[in-house]
Amino acid sequence: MNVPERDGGMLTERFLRGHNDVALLPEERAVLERAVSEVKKLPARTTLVRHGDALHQSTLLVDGFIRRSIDDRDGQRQTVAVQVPGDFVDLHGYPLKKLDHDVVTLTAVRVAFVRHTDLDAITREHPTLTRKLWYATLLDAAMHREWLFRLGRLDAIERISHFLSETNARLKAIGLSDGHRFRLPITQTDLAEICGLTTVHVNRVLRQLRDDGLCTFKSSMVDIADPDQLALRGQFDAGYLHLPWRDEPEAGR
Amino acid sequence: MNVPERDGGMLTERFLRGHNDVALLPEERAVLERAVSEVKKLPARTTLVRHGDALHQSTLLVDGFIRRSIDDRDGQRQTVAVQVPGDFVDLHGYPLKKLDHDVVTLTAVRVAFVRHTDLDAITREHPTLTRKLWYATLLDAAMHREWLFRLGRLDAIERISHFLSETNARLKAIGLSDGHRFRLPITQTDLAEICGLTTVHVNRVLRQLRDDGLCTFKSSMVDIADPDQLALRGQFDAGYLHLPWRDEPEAGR
DNA sequence: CGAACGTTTGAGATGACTCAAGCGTTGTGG
DNA sequence: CCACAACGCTTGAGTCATCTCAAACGTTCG
Repeated sequence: MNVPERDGGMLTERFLRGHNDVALLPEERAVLERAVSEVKKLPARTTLVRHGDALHQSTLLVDGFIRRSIDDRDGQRQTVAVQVPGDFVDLHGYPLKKLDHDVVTLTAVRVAFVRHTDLDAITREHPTLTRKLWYATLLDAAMHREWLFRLGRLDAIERISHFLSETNARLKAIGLSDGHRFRLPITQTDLAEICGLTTVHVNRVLRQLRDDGLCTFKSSMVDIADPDQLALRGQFDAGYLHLPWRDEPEAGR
Repeated sequence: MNVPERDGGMLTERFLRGHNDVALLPEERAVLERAVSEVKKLPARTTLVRHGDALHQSTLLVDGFIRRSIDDRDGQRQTVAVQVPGDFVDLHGYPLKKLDHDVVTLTAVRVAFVRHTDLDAITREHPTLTRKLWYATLLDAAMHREWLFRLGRLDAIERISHFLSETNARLKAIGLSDGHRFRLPITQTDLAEICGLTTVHVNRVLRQLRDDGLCTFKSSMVDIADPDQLALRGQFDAGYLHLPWRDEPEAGR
């Protein structure tokens, strides 16, 4: 195994950060760091994995944003997940051996690869670390379910409010949002593909959110005036993210 | 551990059936069977798990249908998964320790419970079986993603065609569909909650499917005249189910 | 400076929704 | 065994959220 370039800081630093009940032990983190076989920088809009490809490694996102998406036969696209730094992007591909969707960078990224053979060794030798990796994939699944709720039951303004609230919470957990403002370098078309809307309608909804004083989305920055208000608008309840704050279920949903 | 009643056949018989690459070895199946602490029959419309509950066991569905769903603050409901016999309904709750959704029987069911402490033992002592359990939860996640595509990008008639095609494929794998006809004892309201539509509209779409000669849904029986045609209508491609037939990715999506 | 890309706005079309009512089926208790 | 209540299915009429098509404008980058 070659020694990957590592410019400062640990690669896995943000992996499961904020998830206190499954925080990695120092030795587990060391095991994972050692399992990284390669580190790469890639430009925006690069396809990492195409659906159906046979996979032999999994990708940890160190910096930048990645989307996972499904295209229909007419080229319409539905994004099924947005990955932020610290996410193990295609760990699903380890037990499944192939993906049902594409993995594409939204921005320039830094990624770390872990070979499946090294994951095999981890599952043999480190049952608790294995359960934490499993947990990470199930967090993804929990987000999928919340997205299903979003697409199935919320209208356009609620969907966007919900997505921005979720992204704010996730980025806050890894130190990339102060709770009100964060960088999100994606286009309105990306937002449309996430929320199951057209670009035109996303544009109108963003104007309404601006007019209502709820939040602004301009030059890749999201500004949320009142996060609680926005969350209310989007029926967002952070429980499913399993983050430390506001984690007790309440009366409502 | 008490000896659970087992009226004929193995409880785990249908678990991962049809998933040849991860078929359970006889000894793994025995381990899983022995891990069952209790078997229960429950009537239709029984809530097994409420969102936020602390979980100490997971549920294997032996017979019947179960839904997993999220309710919004006005009581609107989005079903995020339908479980069929052989599914490990809330295995997600094992690493996560609580669920973000409700688990409710759609029909009368027979379920088998496995305590989390016994799953702990399995993860310690049986790494390959553990990976297969992990795999089972990731199949769920793959279905979640396909459902996201369905809700985000398909219109009403396509959504229902897609759902019925998916259900046909899943039931065929466990011997509950002959490829054209199967029992699906749910209401049009259930279908609406699955497809993100209203009951009224589901009714109209079902009539159109009938008029178009694609399929009928009457007295809990689904009859698909031409499965390929229906799949085409719903942009359904079984790849994401990881079943043995029609598993090669093709030119389209 | 021009091309490519992303954002914004308008006008008109439409798929799905809401509200409302009638009908069919099933199960239950008098 | 009939009557009625509860539930699910069906249909109609009118409304509305979102889409489609089209065009103009702003920004970035080579």
